Amino acid sequence: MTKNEAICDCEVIHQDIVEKVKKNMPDESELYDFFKVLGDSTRAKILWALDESEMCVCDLAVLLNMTKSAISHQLRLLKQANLVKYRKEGKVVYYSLSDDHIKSIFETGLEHIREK
Amino acid sequence: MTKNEAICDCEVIHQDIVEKVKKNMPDESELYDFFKVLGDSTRAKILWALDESEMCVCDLAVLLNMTKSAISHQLRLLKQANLVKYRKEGKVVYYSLSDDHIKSIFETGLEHIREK
DNA sequence: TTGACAGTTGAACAACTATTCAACTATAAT
DNA sequence: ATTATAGTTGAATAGTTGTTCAACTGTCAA
Repeated sequence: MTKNEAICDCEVIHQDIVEKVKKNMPDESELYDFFKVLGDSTRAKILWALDESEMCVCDLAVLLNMTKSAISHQLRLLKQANLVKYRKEGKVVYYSLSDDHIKSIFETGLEHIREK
Repeated sequence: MTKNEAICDCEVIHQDIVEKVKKNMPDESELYDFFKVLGDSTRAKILWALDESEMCVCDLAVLLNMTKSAISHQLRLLKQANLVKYRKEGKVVYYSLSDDHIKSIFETGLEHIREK
């Protein structure tokens, strides 16, 4: 058992396990960013809706009973995370999902909460 | 096109689509709570680690370079969300995943971020 | 060219939340 | 009994973030 040098306020109990897990831990901060984006219920609902159908900003605002501005702000984050894409048609901007991983993640999530 | 009664500041452009999507939207707030729990990187890392191996609070604190207190607070939230379970052995409390949905969600997430 | 509407954007605010700190319980060992 | 360590807990703090508000751009129609 060796004293830990840094912030941690305890001794290392299972050094071997910690080492093993540390090796296999992916340092991909993108992964955590990805789940952070899913972590807001407004964004989750938008993704859920877009999984059903392509929609414009107004449609989403009506559906979720929110302002266009609020929706637009969240769509920007979803765009940055490469979760949605868009196409313009005159004044109207149509958003849709950029890939289908989101659907399977939602489905696994539903399985989880229904198994109780 | 009918004016929307509530918060939304725009007219309904595609009434049919909004109606259709609204019908199919699950009102399961548990689902959004579930993703909210995953949305914090500390909790995501804890879950990732526990997917590798059962671990005690100290191990997790050393692994993530955080205090036992911080880890313990997050473990409480994961417990409430039924994502982890624990067993006591003397002074030591060992945590592990309560089901294996988390693993498949992480794997789908990794697929997503690697496809670019 | 003027008005109306879809959508975006930046700043400000309010609400939320992760971490810290200190005090505490419980178990084990000397 | 006393000391040491694992872990928990509640309150406080500090950082983060979702929404609002107002101003703006771009497109379409009269």
